Order: sequence, then C-alpha cells, then structure tokens
Amino acid sequence: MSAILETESPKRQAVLDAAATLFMAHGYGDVSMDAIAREASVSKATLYAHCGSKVQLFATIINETCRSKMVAADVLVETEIASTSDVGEALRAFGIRVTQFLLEPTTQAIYRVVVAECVRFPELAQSFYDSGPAHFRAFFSGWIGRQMRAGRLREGDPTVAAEQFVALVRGDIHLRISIGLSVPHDAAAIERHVGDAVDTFLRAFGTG
Amino acid sequence: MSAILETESPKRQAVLDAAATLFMAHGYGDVSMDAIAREASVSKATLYAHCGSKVQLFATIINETCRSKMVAADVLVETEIASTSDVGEALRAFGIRVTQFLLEPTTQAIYRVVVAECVRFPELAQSFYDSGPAHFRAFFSGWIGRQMRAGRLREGDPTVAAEQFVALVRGDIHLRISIGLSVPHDAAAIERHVGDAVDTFLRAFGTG
DNA sequence: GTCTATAGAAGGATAGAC
DNA sequence: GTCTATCCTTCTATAGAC
Repeated sequence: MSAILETESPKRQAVLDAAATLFMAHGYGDVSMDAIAREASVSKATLYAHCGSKVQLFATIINETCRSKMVAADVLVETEIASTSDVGEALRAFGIRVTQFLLEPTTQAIYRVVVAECVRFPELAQSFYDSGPAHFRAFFSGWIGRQMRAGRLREGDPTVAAEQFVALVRGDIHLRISIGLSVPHDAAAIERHVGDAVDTFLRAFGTG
Repeated sequence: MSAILETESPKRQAVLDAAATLFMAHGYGDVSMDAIAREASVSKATLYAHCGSKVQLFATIINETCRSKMVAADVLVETEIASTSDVGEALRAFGIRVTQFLLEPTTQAIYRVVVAECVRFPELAQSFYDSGPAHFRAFFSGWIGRQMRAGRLREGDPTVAAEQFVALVRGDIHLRISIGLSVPHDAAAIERHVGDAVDTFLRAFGTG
C-alpha cells in the first residue's frame, strides 16, 4: 500500500500511508483517527493539521487508490491485448490479466470499501465505476469492435460482447472474493477457468 | 422487511423487525442499540433482555434474512424452470427471475451487508454463500446436466455451464447494484438483457 | 509544525425499581 | 418483563504550550 499519493512532507506521507493501509483493511467506520495517528507515529493534532477531517482523508485515500490502481491495470491490459493478432490468444491473455487483477488483495479491498461505504459516500461509487470498470470496458469494447469489423469476430454489439466476456471471466470468482471466501489462484486453475470462458465466448462470437 | 422471524412476544417481534430494517439499511457499525430500541419503541434494557448482545442480534437477523430470502427464491425458480420443455424458453424465464431477484432491494441489502461485514463475521459469508449462490447453482447445474443428457444441450461440464449462464445474466448488473448505482429495471430492458445472455449461451451450448 | 491534554458527544451494556 | 438512570469506554475534534 506504498506511496499512493506522493508528497514532500515525510509526516504527511506517513499519514497518507497509514490511512491507506487501515482504511483499505477495515473500511471507514472501524478505523479511528487515533489508530491512524498511532500507525503513522504522529500525534492526532498533526494528523488533523494535514488531513482536515476523517471524511476528507477517507475520500482522498479512496479516490487516489482507485485512480492509481485502475490506471496501472489499464496500461497492463492495453499492452497485453495488442501484442498478438490471434483473437483467441489475445482473449486468453486478457482474461488471465483480468483474473489476476481480481485476485489482487488491493482490488478486493477497494471494492469492499466502496460497497460498504456507497451509502455514506455515493460520489465515491460513481468515480470508482467510471475510472474502473466503465473505462476498462470502453477500451475493451473498442478492441472487440475492431475485431468484428476485421472479420475475426462475428458482427454484433461490441459493448454487449465485451460485457459478456468480462462476465464469463469474472464468473463466480468476484462474488466469492468479495465476501472473503477463498478462490483457487494457482496458475493451472486460472488458465482452466479462463480457457472455459474463452471457449464459450468463441463458440458464440467466433468465425471459425 | 416484515416478519423475518416469527415469535410469540410482540415486544420481541418489534425488536427483530426494527433490527432487521436498520441493519439491512445501514449495516452493522452504523446502527446503534439506541436506534434499534427507539425504532422498536422499547427500552434498551428490554432490547438486551431479548437479544443478548449487538453481535448476537446481528447474526440472528442476517442468517434468518438470508435463509428466508434464499428459500423463497429457490422455490420460485424451481417452478419456473420446470414449467416448459423448450430449453430457450426455460432459460429465458429463469434468467428473468434471476435478474428480478438481483434487482430486489432486499437482495442488494443482504449482499452489501455480507460484503461489509465479512471480515468481522466470516462465518456469515460462508453461510450466505452456501444457502444462496451455491445451493442455487447446485440445483441449476442439475437441470443443465439433464438437458445435456437429453440431447437438448451440447455435452460438457454442467457446473461450468451453469456458472457461465448465471455470469452472463448477472453481467454488469450485479456490480453496479452492489455499489448503489442505478440499473435499468423496466421489463423491456430486462428482457433485452436476458435475451442477449440466452443468445450467447445457446450459441455456445445449443444443439441447433 | 508538532506535541499533550482535554472537551464534548455517542455508543454498548447493566443495576435497580416496579 | 419492562422501564429509567447511569457507568465506562471510545470516538472526533480542538485548545494551548513549545
């Protein structure tokens, strides 16, 4: 959870790091300002001098964590999917990336926090969705559309196809992870799972 | 949120109803025992006499809500899916049921609470999953398997197929709803969405 | 900028009267 | 069984010294 937000002051950096760690691990309500101050080895007064209020600090942390996380994922996937001209291979590589992304602890943590706090912080959910899943799918459906026009995928609505592929890859994993249940995360299990998703998708959208 | 748990005492009933309403709406941490007592028009001492502790009350409410909700859904789907011998029609009817189920406020509320509290109450997540999604899919994959053996669906792993169909139906809806974003819920939009899922599924698993 | 000390409010839980 | 009144803890936020 290091260096979510870069800053000049070391105390400020310590505060942001501590807040990120604790908020991501336990959500908003269960983290006290005392705990953040202790974790950051800073007094509460210093904490308040830097962050304003608990709400403000929380919003800052979540927004920045979302942003950095999603941008990183975006770049990864973009290079991954552009690297091959074989549709099946590209989908497989993309699917594995998505699955690994879902399995990362930080991803789970962000999602859990957003779910838990979406009533108290509605604007947070929207910005999470826009900068994450929506941005992601806009890019992916663009790629799908190009494959359709190139004749490598059956013609159809690229947005629907993109949503369906992601849904197949997500499968039950997302549900299980979101409520803290274990998921097989060895390479073989992931490849098998993604293989099933790609098989089904290509049966429906392939041109072979 | 009425009558989650039947009981003889009216005060006890009032406590359970109030707790269910508030816990489902705001989660565990943001609901005080004072608030529950006020909502139930009962003193705090009476509240504690009936429920033991806040944790105990919460566990009771969530488990009972899950159970009653899931059992009801189960029965509905079972009758729905058995009512026709046409695979496509059965899947369509089933998909619409699932979608409507996902859109119900109580469904969303339970899921949000389980996500938010799965760290504090791990056994709650397991019982939610077992009595809900897992039980559900066990039944559905049984049906899929029978269709496969009858030659109405292509042979394959019924569990994978069941998971994939549910994933297609869930699509983006579950994600959006879980973080409090709006979802089109008019009949036409639902039918179109389910129709897309059924089309893709039958292209991959149909025998036509 | 940074600390100690504290104000002021709210929460979980219980004692004791009826 | 039910209520009122209260204890003790914890929380957010700030005042005031350095």
